[in-house]
Amino acid sequence: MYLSKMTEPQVDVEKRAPSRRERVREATLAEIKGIARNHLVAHGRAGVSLRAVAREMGMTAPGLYRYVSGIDALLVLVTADLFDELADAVAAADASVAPEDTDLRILTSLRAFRGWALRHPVEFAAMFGPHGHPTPGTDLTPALEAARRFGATFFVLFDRLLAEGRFALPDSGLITPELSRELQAFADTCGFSAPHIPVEAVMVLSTCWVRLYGVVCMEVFGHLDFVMRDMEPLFESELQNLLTDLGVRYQPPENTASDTIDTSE
Amino acid sequence: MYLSKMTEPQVDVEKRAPSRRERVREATLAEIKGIARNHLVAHGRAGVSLRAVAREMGMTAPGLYRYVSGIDALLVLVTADLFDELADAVAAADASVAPEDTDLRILTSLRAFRGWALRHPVEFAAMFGPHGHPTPGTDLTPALEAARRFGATFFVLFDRLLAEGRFALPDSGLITPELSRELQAFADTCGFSAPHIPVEAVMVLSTCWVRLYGVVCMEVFGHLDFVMRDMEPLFESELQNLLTDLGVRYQPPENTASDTIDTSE
DNA sequence: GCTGTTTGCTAACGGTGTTCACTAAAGCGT
DNA sequence: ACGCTTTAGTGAACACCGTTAGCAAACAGC
Repeated sequence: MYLSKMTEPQVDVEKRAPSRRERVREATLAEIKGIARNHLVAHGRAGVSLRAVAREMGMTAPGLYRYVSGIDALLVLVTADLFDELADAVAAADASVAPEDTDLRILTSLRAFRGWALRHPVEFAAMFGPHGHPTPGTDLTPALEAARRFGATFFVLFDRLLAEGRFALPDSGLITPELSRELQAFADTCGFSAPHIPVEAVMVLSTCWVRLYGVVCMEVFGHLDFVMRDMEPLFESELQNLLTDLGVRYQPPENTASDTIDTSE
Repeated sequence: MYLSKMTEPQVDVEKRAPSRRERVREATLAEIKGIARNHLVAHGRAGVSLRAVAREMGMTAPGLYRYVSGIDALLVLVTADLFDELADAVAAADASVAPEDTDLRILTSLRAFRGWALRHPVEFAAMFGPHGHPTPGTDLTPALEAARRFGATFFVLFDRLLAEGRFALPDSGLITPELSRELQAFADTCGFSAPHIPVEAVMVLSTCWVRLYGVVCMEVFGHLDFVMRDMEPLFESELQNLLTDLGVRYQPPENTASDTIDTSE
């Protein structure tokens, strides 16, 4: 295992005795985020309003300020939850196949990513779309940390792939010194750096991620809606290219219609 | 030239005598869109308000309803203008190199696309980002048509590439019948269909566009900001891969700093 | 039971999109 | 040049929104 430890939540301060008060507080905060999320999917990002959320839970808007520092902060918290949810969905799909079949695990995970995105387009947009002008004061760390946790989901698979020596590393001559520096920074920030992970591998990972991101974004944002009704063939084609470059065995999806296991909701 | 005619604006009804009244009307509409665009770049998409626009031009908000059917429609119009502007920028860059040097033209155009996107991130988000819940009644056709015009900018280059037989068409066995149908629909809608353009070529075009879209979106939306400061090396690397697949000669950018010619603004 | 903290409320300010009724002006036909 | 029609633009109003300030009730710990 090359990865530096990333999946340890209990490094925090001791959390003994949630102290009834904290418990109910946590509960209402969860309710707030839940309702906000419903409004998000129902009326879009702009349709989330503190007043509406408060109304729906029998409160008034100013009361919410005891839990959230503003509408922007609320959306950040919701986004963070979404990242966790997406990570869970991918992990669940990953866990649904034989653990030693790396090829199938990769394939399944990537399809699960797309599947979740298609089933939750508005949420996906909030997570991976442009971050409008984020009101300078807003604290983005919750979403960023959740995004990193999500990234880790793929990192461990990629790490496995790397350990199995599936793909040839690209010619290091193609990697300029500055690119190498950027890649190193990327790996460090994500906890994906380890003595035995060369920058060439990080390069491959970045490229693959960007390609996956591109095809899913294109599909979910609907920028080819007016031109192509079903983008699954194109996705599968791109997926095949991707996996081939990674030395992973591709196989067409089984279910012709909607695919990708998802236990949640 | 394989392309069906796409660049003829005068197919419309005869537009003799703009009739003073129509002229001033067009002028104020242009002013409205201009101010809205300024507010867009200054305060983000959510920062565009009819009242603010009206105020800035010495009017009241309801007056704008003589020109625009609502805030959403206004944003659609602005987006349409942006597509035209982007198309012009790319075309200008394309025209700045020797017309017969197809390789350099492609390279220059693609870099111009990224360059414009980086210089106009908010606008790019409005054009290529998620279309939030677009208020069912809104008419998107202006933006869609402008987007098609923009697409044509790249189509003619790709067409040239195809005519020169630069790249090997992918194995037609990889293209399932349904994918073929989708690709055909894509080509038809875009006016990119012609007797001598095989679906395999459309496939290549789509794939390339998705990859370009992915890397530029990733960069402009800033999803790797916290992890990678300068994404130019990654872009150039992906560009190199892309062009290699297309049989186009790659060469590193000349100016180390900001690049891509842009005569506008 | 008293005290300090937490929670939620009301009131208020300034901002928004949008509709409606209305005036004033510009254009046009004769 | 007159009158009529179309258009441009206004003001008031309604229903929302985010956010702040001040205040009352509920709660926790001593």
